[in-house]
Amino acid sequence: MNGFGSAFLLAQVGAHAAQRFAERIGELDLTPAQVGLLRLVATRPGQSQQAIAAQLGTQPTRLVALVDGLEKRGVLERHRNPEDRRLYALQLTDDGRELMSRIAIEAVAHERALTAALSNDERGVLRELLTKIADEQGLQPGVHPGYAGGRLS
Amino acid sequence: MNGFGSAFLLAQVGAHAAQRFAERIGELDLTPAQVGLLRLVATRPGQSQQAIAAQLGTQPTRLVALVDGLEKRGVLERHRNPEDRRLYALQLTDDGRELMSRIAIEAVAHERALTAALSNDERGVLRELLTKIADEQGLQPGVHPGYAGGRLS
DNA sequence: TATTGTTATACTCTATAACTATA
DNA sequence: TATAGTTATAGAGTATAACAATA
Repeated sequence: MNGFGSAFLLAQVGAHAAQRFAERIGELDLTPAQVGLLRLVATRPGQSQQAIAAQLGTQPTRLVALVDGLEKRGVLERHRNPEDRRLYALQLTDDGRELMSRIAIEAVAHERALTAALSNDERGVLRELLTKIADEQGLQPGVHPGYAGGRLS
Repeated sequence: MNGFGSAFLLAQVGAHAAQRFAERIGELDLTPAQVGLLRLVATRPGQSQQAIAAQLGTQPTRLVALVDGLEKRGVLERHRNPEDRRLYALQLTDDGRELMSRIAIEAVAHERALTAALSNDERGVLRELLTKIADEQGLQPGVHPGYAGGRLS
């Protein structure tokens, strides 16, 4: 029992969760920003870099180096859009899809390790409460500021 | 209902909580790092800069500019320790204590706004679950990585 | 010689603005 | 003229190492 409210605990445990996840995917030579990008491309393939930048809440210029690295690594591809040759359509390669499955394995292990103190019922309650907060606060599912890495506006 | 686990939700909601709190204290012309420092000095006055750096999980060199700014502002004071003149003993001024009470007011308002979607009972359950996780994960009460602001190691 | 606090240097990261090509 | 993507420049922020004062 201490004097800290749930808002402080949320920030503290949330930052810890992000750090531990970053360590895990760091073993796959990935950064949180790269995982955020890969996740968006996997969920909705064919989007332009600017569309993805808007969803990540980051600047379009940041995507250039981000996509460069993942493309050089062979997990992501730029395809020119024939209808508008200014746009790229980003898509995963076969290696990219395999990488995503390895990320998913890490995410499951991370989830289990982080909530090791909770029972299955408690895990469900926690997710329910957090979902309520996220909905009321207008947070977009699947994206969080850690992916952007930017400063506070 | 989405496919994201409670670990992801924790990171997402936690980052959102930290951002909103940073916005609030930003209206008091304070950064999260400054608040973390002030909180430690208020809780245990008289500590050296290196002792505080260790608790914040940051480098001692960062504290110089941090303390400089707050001292110039008149909320914090460096007192030489007579027993060991290498050490400073950091203490709040009267203005500093007044500032802390204003921070506390913001913290309460922040808490209420962030958990507006929950009932009082649910708020208690959330705090209980988060405390369980924080204890099991070995997190120190009252300090979180947002105060350090550093990169992942 | 070891330690506290300070300063100086280099490095990383980000944001802003110009530039190329396509429309 | 407007937009997608790229590149270049400058700025903020951090870490590392060297330095002065004290033990």
